[in-house]
Amino acid sequence: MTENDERLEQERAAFVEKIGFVAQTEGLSRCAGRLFGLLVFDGGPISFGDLALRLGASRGSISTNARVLEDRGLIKRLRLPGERQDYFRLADDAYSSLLEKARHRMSAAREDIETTISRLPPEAGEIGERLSQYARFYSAMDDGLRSALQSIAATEEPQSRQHRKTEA
Amino acid sequence: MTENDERLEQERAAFVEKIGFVAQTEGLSRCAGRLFGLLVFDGGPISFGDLALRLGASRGSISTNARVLEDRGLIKRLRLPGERQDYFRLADDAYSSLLEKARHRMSAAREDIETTISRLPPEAGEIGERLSQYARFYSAMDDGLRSALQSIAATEEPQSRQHRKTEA
DNA sequence: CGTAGCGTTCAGTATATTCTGAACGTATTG
DNA sequence: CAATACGTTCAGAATATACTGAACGCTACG
Repeated sequence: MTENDERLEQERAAFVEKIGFVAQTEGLSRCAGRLFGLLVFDGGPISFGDLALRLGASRGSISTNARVLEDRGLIKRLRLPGERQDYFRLADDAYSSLLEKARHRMSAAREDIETTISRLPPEAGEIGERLSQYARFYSAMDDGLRSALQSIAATEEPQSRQHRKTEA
Repeated sequence: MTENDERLEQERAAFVEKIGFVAQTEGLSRCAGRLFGLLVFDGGPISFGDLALRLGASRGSISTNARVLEDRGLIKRLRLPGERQDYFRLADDAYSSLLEKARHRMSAAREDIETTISRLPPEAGEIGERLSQYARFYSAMDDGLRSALQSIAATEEPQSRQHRKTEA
């Protein structure tokens, strides 16, 4: 039993670090990734103070990074009536939010490129061709992520979706 | 005519900077992004020296970043018989390479998570559930990117694909 | 209404990343 | 074979990014 707990502790630590590393791919800081990783692993509400303690980070870092994750819709902040501390848990639709964010980046890039195309002088045919191909790339990414989003949304929060805005 | 050239010059500069910025999303340095942007815009072979000149970067930077882009399959290096300098052009399958790279990251993340799951002690049911959902997210991303890849590969290098390995 | 616990903010520090420029090896030219 | 032009490499400088810790404001409790 204690042996299992030790094992669990070890895997949790490894996982947290791993996600901390992967997070940099998503444009998050290492600390934000570790925070997210801990909440993926343990799920349930964890208090602000516990986060600082268990991640070995300053309260300033926790504050900043928790807000970033909150703003991106990856975690939820709970302010319980009887409790002084804030609590955090994984958002029900965390992965949908990640995908929506990624899609938005793709769309923005595509639009940027198309704006450039529209500003080209008329004789720049080849350039327009190449830029169009580049725009098509982002378009394809966007489409691909849309289907990923559908696939994930089906498995996330199977109960209902209407709480999303009113919950906070 | 000169007016158009000026316009073109201006749009090129803006585009190069924009891609330099976007590149950080793909895990590239700003300089690599600008280099890529210039080659997307102008396409045709540009010499090593011209790149340094037109991007206002040191030859050391060009060397390092061109190699990175080359290794990722985004650009091609041409060593012309009569020429002292190396030349670079956009790779025919640049966008496919980008997508393959992205897919690989997704697969790797998914496998990492599944490794963690397999190491969990038996009683950690909830944790396994949450990690599985996270793995499913990367799986969906991978699938989405696969369909994007198919879509893009159809428009890229319509002639043939068999030169890819033997060309260099 | 004072006090204590909490989250936020920001200036300063630490760290990681990127760029530069000079030294070097190589190959091509005359 | 000497000279030149080129690309690479790496130590150091410059820059960007992340983290810390203390000061602050706010709220809830006694």
